[in-house]
Amino acid sequence: MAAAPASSNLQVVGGGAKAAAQESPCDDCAIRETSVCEVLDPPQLARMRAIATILRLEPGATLFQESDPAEHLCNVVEGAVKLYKLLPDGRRQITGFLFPGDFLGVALNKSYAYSAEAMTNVRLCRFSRNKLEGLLTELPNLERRLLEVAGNELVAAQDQMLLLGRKTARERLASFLLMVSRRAAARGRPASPVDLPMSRSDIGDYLGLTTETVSRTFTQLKKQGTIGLPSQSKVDILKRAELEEIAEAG
Amino acid sequence: MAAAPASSNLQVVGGGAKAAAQESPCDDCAIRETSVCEVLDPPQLARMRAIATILRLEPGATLFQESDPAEHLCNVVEGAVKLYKLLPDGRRQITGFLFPGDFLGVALNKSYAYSAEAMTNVRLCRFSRNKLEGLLTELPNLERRLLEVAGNELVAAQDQMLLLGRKTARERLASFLLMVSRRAAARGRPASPVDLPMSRSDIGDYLGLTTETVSRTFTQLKKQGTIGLPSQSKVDILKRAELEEIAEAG
DNA sequence: CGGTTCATTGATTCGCGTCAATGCAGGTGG
DNA sequence: CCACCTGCATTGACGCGAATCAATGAACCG
Repeated sequence: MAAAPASSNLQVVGGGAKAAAQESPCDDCAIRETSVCEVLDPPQLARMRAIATILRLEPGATLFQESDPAEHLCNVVEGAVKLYKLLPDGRRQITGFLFPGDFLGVALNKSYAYSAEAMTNVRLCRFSRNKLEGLLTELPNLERRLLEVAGNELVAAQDQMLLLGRKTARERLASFLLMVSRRAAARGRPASPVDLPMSRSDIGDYLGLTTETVSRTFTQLKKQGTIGLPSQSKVDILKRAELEEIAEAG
Repeated sequence: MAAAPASSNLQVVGGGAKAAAQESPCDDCAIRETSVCEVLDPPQLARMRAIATILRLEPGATLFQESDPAEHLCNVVEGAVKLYKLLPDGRRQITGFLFPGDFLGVALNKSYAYSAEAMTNVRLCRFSRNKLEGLLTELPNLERRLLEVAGNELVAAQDQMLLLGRKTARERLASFLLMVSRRAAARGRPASPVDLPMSRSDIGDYLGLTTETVSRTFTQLKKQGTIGLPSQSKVDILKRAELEEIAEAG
């Protein structure tokens, strides 16, 4: 870990607007065109930047825990984050994975409905909820954009309910691989081979399966030639049409 | 069904503002205090009413199908509606139940992400999406309220993912009964006995289970004295604390 | 009062979970 | 540079919870 010796998991590199402007001026922000910021004109963007702080996290670092007061919202600039809920006995459901350009906390609720943890080195652009809510009133296009993002998340959540409630293990994994591939493509990265920054057990907890079942199902799809597994964290989508067929029915 | 004899499943009783004002003037609307309308002051409410149409549906009537262009949004005024998604082979996942005061279509997407069907006689207050989106710009408090509602739905969706991905049949049914009870109470109705307007198979498709499993689990909870089943569609919550314990862990 | 629809109950099956062992890659220190 | 350790992935044997298949029962309706 080059930059700063880890004193805590949550390191603020610089503080406030100045640091943000220094470290990541919006001008050459890699995710500007895909994040919520895309709807802002230059003066509006300046106002967003003024309340933003850049944050770096190491793999495994916790951003916040379920039921913590929701003080911050963020844009993921780089890296990958997982969101999850726990039952008292430790069972876990991962409710989402965030990649660069994704927005964390659209719900605008008083407290977080899930915990969030960095899966890789992560760079975030963070806003205080209060300040952002204040800005919303003055930037109606941003508010409209948040509503749009919330709508997209709702649609994704409903797809996930269908997956969790009614799909088989094969169908779940196929759907998952296609989702990751599509989202990679949306960020301008190759749709295949797909990079999986999460462990098998994370995938299981996202799909409502066990590690073992995920692993077995990977092997099965590989044996039938639908996918290739060049490494543990890479998946070649060899027959996309077949994968889509599996994802949608049997 | 006093007002109009049923000629089709989808009956518009009167058209436009006048009819709406006649049949259900917002002044004595039963759900005004709990629906999205609660944030509107009288002049704003008048503008909402001006774009509203009252609609009545019979049990089993389809409001719209998944992937239809999303032309309308509605408030449920009376009755109960189910939302669901289908897989090509007919497997179904119910993604939500709507009761009076609930808003249908917060997502504001171009097309519906699910089908919607009336479970009982239903009264709706319907808005054209275009007109409502136009109004949003002029009623920022309404837009903020929609964002809030969308946030609540996201939280509920995440809870449902935890349920579908990680809970046992017992835990699912317990969670379901508590949810219905809580929502009834929020509308000022008794928290017990709870009224279930949906069939066992609807409950199954909501919880990711079969009819048979739902039925067996009802019987089991009844045998152990946690609930009572005075009729098919009524559930007495005899030991709420016990039900809550079951819902949250084992 | 017979027919239809839905809920319940029972017998059996099966997909996935559980438990357990082995394999494999990356990191560390001798 | 290699032996070892550690954490993760894979594979196998077995069991269980819920699905499936099938029959019966209960409520509603014309």
